[in-house]
Amino acid sequence: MDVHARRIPDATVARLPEYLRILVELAGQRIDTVSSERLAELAGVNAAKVRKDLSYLGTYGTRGVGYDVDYLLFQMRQALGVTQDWPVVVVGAGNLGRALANYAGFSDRGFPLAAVVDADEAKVGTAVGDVTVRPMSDLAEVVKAHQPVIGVIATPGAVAQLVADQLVAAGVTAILNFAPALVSVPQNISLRKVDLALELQILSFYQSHRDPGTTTRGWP
Amino acid sequence: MDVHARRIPDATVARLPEYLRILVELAGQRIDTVSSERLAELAGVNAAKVRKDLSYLGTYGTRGVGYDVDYLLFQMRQALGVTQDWPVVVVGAGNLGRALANYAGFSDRGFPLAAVVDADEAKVGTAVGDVTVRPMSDLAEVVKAHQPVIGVIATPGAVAQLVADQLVAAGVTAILNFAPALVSVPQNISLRKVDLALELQILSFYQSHRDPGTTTRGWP
DNA sequence: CAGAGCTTGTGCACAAAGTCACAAGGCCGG
DNA sequence: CCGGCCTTGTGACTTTGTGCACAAGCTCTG
Repeated sequence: MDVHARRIPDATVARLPEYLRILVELAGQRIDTVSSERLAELAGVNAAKVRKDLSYLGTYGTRGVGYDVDYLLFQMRQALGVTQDWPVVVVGAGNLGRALANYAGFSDRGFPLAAVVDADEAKVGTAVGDVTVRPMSDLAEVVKAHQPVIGVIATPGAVAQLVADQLVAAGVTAILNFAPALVSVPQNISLRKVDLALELQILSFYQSHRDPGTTTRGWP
Repeated sequence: MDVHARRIPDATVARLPEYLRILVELAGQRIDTVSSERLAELAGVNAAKVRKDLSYLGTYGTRGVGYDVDYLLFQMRQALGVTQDWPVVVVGAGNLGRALANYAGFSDRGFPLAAVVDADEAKVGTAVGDVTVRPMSDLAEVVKAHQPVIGVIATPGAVAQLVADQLVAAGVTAILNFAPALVSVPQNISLRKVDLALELQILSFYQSHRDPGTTTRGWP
């Protein structure tokens, strides 16, 4: 396989996990071949886009036939780097942190929970699903034991930057931030942000601007 | 300026809530004026982009001075349609659903919890934070009582489409889907998707591809 | 009241992403 | 084993988003 793969566009990267999810589903249904058209339908995108996206991974399709589900699945996992599990450390044992820790969707898809840590002494020692909340001081140790680890920030926004710094110091190189705050990290650390209220506000925007005549908002 | 406001680009819409969050913070600190430069720094983007984004809302800045925080805050809320609260109905009282229902970040930012419903008889009647889980059959009633409502899908992927259909039938016009599945809704319904595992996979990709020399992952 | 000093608002050029349309090429039936 | 049928892979083009650079315009000082 050509190792020097073209750089994959960000927009494509963001879609790959979706394709992966669909391929897993198809494989589970014992479907062994899929066309870009079908894949596009399942992913809710354009067929040409699917083909272009997949072509960044290499030439894995067969003209006139489609893509071999198992083979594509393998290549996709390879590309995404999810051939092995990535343990996750959740920082913050509040409502969100506990939910994320319990959320089966993580471990099911290759992201087992390594630990939950919290700065609040009162929370340390309490149970969260299968694990017990550990003190922040255990962070470095946990990270070392499971490297490579993904850090998940589930704290109030005010301490998000502090937590991020501690994660980086502990050796975490990928961080998913759920706190509503901007955090900055060194260049070589991967960082993504998910802000739940922000998503609702985006919905609110489109709802308020959708076809002013039919809005349910402000009924007489 | 022109009342029939130009259509606001999607990329800009996605950034507005972030500006809103920052403006709220600034207002809380009794800061009454902010420059595009400062705002850009706080939002982690380019200053020119901030000015262009804000200019879509109208001409609210003062050259040589900057933007009046309170006034911009008001206009921003207006633009986003968050001048009033948007009640939220969470469907699914599993781990994720319960967490979202308890998550203070929603109600704090104008999205109070109207109800939690679940199809599982065993969960109906149990407490989730301040509310009690209600049966799916109450959905239409809840929606009618709080219109307009945002529906949040926090169920397994397998039933996401079914739930979406029920939400639409009950009169919900905006849906936030946390289930790992594609759901389709009529044109006039706003829909957004958040897939937590998907975010981790994106991180995994960038981690696997970041500067091969420094990867902690064991790549040959 | 003029001029210096900022900061906005925007035209323009460029980059990224998305779409279309079609040639290339594998598969199968006759 | 050849010709028709399919579906991929991709070049060309369109649309959307980004960033620079600078004129416009407000404020304050002398």
